[in-house]
Amino acid sequence: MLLDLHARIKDVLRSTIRSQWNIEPPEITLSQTPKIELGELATPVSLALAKQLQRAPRGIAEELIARAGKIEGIERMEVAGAGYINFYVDRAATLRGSRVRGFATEAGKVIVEHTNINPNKAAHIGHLRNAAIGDTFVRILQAAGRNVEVQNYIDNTGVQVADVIVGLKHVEKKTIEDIQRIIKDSSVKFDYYCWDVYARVASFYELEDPKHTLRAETLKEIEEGKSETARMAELVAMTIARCHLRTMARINVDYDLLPRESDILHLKFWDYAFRELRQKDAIFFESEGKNKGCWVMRLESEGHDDDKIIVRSNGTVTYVGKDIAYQLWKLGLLKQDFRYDVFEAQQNVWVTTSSAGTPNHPSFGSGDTVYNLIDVRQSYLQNVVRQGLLGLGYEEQARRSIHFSYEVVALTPACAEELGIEISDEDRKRAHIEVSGRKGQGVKADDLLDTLENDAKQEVAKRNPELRNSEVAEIAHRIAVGALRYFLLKFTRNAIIAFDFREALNFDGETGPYLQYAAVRGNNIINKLREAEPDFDFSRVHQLLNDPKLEAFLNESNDIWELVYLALRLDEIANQVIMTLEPATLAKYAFTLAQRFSLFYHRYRIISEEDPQKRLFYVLVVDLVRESLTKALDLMGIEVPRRM
RNA sequence: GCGCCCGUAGCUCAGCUGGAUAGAGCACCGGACUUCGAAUCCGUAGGUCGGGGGUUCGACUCCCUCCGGGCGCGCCA
Repeated sequence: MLLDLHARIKDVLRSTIRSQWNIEPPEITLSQTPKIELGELATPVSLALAKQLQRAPRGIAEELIARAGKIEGIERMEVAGAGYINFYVDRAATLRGSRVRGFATEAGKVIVEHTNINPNKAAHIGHLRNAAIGDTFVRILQAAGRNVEVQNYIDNTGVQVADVIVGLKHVEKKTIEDIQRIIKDSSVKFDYYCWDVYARVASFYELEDPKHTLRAETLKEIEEGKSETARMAELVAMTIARCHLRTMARINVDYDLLPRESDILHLKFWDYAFRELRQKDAIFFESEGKNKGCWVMRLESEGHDDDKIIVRSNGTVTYVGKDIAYQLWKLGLLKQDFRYDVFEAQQNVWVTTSSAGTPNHPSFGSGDTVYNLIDVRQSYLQNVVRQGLLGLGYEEQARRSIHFSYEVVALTPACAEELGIEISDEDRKRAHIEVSGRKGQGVKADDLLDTLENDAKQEVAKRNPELRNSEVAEIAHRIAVGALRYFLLKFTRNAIIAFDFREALNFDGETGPYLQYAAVRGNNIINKLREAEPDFDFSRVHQLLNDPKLEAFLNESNDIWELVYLALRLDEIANQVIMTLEPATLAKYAFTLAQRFSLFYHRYRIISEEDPQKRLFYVLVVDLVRESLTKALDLMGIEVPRRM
């Protein structure tokens, strides 16, 4: 593995620097060379040492090379430029070594919490970004051998659910029986129906209930459970949660557990957290001032203006309070557990419950590291939760409870207008505008997926007139998912995505289908070869790995080696994603790999190559690259179609 | 007011913990299908990295400051 090679190089350099000059070595960085002709890896460490040693960097580099001796996997080292040390790897050995897979598995359970959509209306593109990033991160952690648990928190007792219930009861005048009928009606998408109801509630409040007393009453009823309103909320929230899971399943996202806020309330998780917070003086009771009667948390800054209310004067707990209790449970610091039931047997999804539950359930919670995928607008609240953990004295756990933040998906002004949203002249000049889900604005996830699938179907049918409809649909589905997931992943986390249909529906250039196309081509070559020569012995391709000729082939051309070397870097890139929490790195890597492969594809004839040994070598290259590309796509939740 | 983020080619974005000549895609223009499939490939053009200071052998990257833009700061989540 390349990561092992990196570690070896750093070790040797460190010990050489120590023994040679008797100093503590600086942080050693390895970077890619600008051109493969200059070797594969480089370090500017001599430049860093130059000042300390009062010597010219090139001289230091020469001395380091002379004293370092032989490094396993490195063929030679050279001084270059201002004083870089360039490493030329032993190409054949590196390739052979890469066949031995497996990370040094880090012990400890990782919990990734993502998606977390309020269960009161259909999912939109912003939710898709959250799920795509979260699920990709999960896949990478799993590939790295980590024990991962995926949680999708269901805020079924929050204000947003209360609002849609107000809409159903007081605007639409629906009873629980009416709602049951609507849910059963297969011509109605229930999450879409609620999307519209929710949009109507805003104006209802404005006209009929400006003080939101109905909201407060409804919220209280929902929190207490038992009542007809509570049962209606339960029905609505869980039905919509089911819709969300179905939407996410379309883009290959799934979960292990759905923790529900109602269970945090009913099982009294908060009571324990509250006791702890009071005992350790992490929160204070306010007996005067604007926060009179509340329990508040004092944040870093001096005055009381920044105090955050945790328990309201009427005794109810804010979201932050409930989240602190939930975080404690996730970190295994709460002396209580949920009860559990199977939610979807087929996909093996579990849900928390306050009733008896199922005795033989897997063990949930108690993560050593917890990642919370929440958009950047909630940084302030996440920080309050963190302060809560610190206030309880859990410094180490606070460090391992990580806010994995990302920017939102906005719309381009043009896109907003296409959707019929009225925008001002000022907005029209902006790069992007955030639209209000409360007003029913935005792009629904299922609508976008439907559009993508239809577009893809047309393209597939056009190119493959002989395919049956069911096959066209299957391929189009994979292409749609590829286009969507790649589109959501290629932007770095803190870039705001200005959504635009033209760009999102594009299948050319830096897109998911481009990557899929490259993989399909690789597969086609192998398939064609099987077809043309049924008795072609593929074991000979892998035997080539141990053939002395391999070295000659790899050294013969830098362009092929560059492609092979890039394919070998997947593990290194995956590791980088884990360290930096930046899945876009993987997306960019996969794109570059596909690009290089396409170039190779055009430059070399594989099946018609006349030299039989060279042909074997080319087949080996194709096999290596398609394996790496397919794996990279899989880590992004993208499947390779049979053909395109 | 305080805090966080952003400003790189016409547009949308990369640029790893400071390192070698700042890179892609789209759009534009010009080429390549009788070949393993052109959802592809090749080429041309396009940048005072928002401005100004500073640190450094070296700054798109770090610090300060200014300008422009976004977001957050609720007894909502």
